Amino acid sequence: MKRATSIDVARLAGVSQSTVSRVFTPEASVSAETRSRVLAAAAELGYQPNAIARSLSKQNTNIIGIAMGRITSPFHPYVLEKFIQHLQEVGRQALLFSTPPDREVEDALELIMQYQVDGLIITSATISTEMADACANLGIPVVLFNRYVLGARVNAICTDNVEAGRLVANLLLDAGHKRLAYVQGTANASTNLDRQKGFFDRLRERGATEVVSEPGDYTYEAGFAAACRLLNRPDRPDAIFVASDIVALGVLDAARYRFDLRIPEDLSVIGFDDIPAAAWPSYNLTTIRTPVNRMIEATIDLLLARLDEPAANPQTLLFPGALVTRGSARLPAPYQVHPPQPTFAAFWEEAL
Amino acid sequence: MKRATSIDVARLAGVSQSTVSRVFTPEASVSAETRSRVLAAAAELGYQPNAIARSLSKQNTNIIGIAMGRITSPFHPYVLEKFIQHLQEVGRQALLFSTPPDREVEDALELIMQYQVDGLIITSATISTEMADACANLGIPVVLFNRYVLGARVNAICTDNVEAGRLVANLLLDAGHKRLAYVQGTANASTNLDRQKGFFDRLRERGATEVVSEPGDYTYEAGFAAACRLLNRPDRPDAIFVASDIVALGVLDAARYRFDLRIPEDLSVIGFDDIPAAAWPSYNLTTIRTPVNRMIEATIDLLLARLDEPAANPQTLLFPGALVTRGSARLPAPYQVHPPQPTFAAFWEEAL
DNA sequence: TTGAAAGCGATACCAT
DNA sequence: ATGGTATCGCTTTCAA
Repeated sequence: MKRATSIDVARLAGVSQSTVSRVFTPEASVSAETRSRVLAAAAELGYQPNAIARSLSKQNTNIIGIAMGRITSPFHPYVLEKFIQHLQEVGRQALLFSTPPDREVEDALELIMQYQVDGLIITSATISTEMADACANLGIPVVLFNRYVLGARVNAICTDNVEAGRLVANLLLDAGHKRLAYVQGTANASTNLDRQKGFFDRLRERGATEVVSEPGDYTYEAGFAAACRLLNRPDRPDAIFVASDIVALGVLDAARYRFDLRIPEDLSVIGFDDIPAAAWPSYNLTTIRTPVNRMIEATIDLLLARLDEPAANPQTLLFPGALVTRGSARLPAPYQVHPPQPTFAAFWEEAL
Repeated sequence: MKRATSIDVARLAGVSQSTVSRVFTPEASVSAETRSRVLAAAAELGYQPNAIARSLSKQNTNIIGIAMGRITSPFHPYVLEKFIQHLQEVGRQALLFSTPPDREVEDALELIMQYQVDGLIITSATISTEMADACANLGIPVVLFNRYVLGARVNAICTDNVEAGRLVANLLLDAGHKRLAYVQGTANASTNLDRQKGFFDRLRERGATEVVSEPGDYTYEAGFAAACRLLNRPDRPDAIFVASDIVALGVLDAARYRFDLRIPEDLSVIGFDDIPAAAWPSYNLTTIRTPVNRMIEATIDLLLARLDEPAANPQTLLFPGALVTRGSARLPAPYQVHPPQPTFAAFWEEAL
């Protein structure tokens, strides 16, 4: 039992195939009478226009490719869901590609192109400059999310990681911490490098010398392990800036359950992202919140704009992070008196 | 600058367009000499076969639709990532649809069909019998993940939620708990209903009368709120079975930080899923682990099998859950002596 | 092994 | 407003 085509519908309704096509084209001119006859025939046959054939003839697919590294990283699912919902709202579909950390986005790219996606969103922390340029040369609009590439002609929406790193440095120094450490995320991720750079730059500018950087990864386990190494040192740090919240949770659990440290009396911990779990009473993590929702919307807006005008100049938008004061870090007085921060994940939907 | 087509390549290589097509068809017969000439021309023009055109003429797209309700639910991202990776391995792409809880899968279905997906995976806890039947009648293979529909002719891969609920009932009664409660997930989700049914059925069979069911949702916040209501009752429960781990984390935090209860001395809590956070020392949650990886593979296998033979009889596979003993529940001695359960998320990759 | 030509199921331009 | 027809880029018979 094959699926009905516009020809079948045309035959049944006693009209031409072109007319059937018009009925299913929003702004085409068809008489009310013909339209209803065609729709009746279509309903009877269970006809649905074939999007593949339409794509071929219209030369656009309404499909947006999304290349995402590690969907399981915290807050990636949230971003993905929002992307999809927004795209669906504007009549676009999402072809999703997962790019495992070991393989580059490049492998998937060929495939993505074969499917003639109208545009591409790349959410993968590790992407090379050459890759970015290659994307730009594809002739289809590409927007990088949470990643920017200096010097490359690509559209990008990103948090101002460097500035956020500097902010944390100031905070921890102002509060009188002496032995500072940074726990890394995935080594070559730009988010990780930028946060560390801002943090260390500012520490150096203010003359701090006792700073260590501990290798990690964007996982809870890596945070736990890194904290164990760090807290075993003779010159144990009294403050740790962690590349992301999920990693910071691991750091907190290690500090509390392996080293019996009190937070924040013995150790201050600051994370990055403000994932829902950061607000849970078990963690109560002070962190840097990024305006995810605004960034997501900006990504979609920018992509849609470039869909209309592919030749427009590439644009990079940096969004500032904001401190969310909770209980995991001793901070200078002016910060501590800030209004209490929302608890739980309600803000994922609202406050951002 | 338009993209090169097979005609462009043919012209440059001095062969027919058919020949170019053959070069890009795995088992076609082309002389080595011609092939290399064509490949050279293709490379020069940056030619990539147009998958849309191929789909139209081959009458299959190699695209699998995935309809997922709430991508942000715990362990959905994990499932999604695995699906995509497996599909990519067998040369299939994933067109992803998000089905918000308020809207039914049905809305998306029409769209999915228009894109001529070869098959469909539905991971949405709420789906009606009619819907399931409608899917079956589409003529394209459909596999339900983590959901089955009694009486409908559809393929489904699911945990044996009823049996798991009965297991938990036995456990808690054997340990001598007296006042038992169930904290629900999303009200009309089959996973939720089945877990509750198994739990309550078995409790009744063994003569337990003091059982309450507290409305909830598959979120941390809902668990926190439900626990607050439950623990405020004069006949406060001494054991709670929670519809899923993420909800259970909320229950634990409420019990500890709002009611100052000791876990498991004052209250036993058992969850469901064994998400990574369940193993974190802050929660140390006793739970029911489902063999996710095996279920994912079964889903893909079943789908691929039905792709070959769409007419084969629908199949429903139930996978048993297994108890993971950690510290959040007082359990009868035989259970407590079990070997210590793996810590952290390593098992997500291995043990399943 | 290779080339010519007929689809695949729509869209869109051109007549009427 | 409607019908006829070329077209999109590929696959796949059928001949050569």
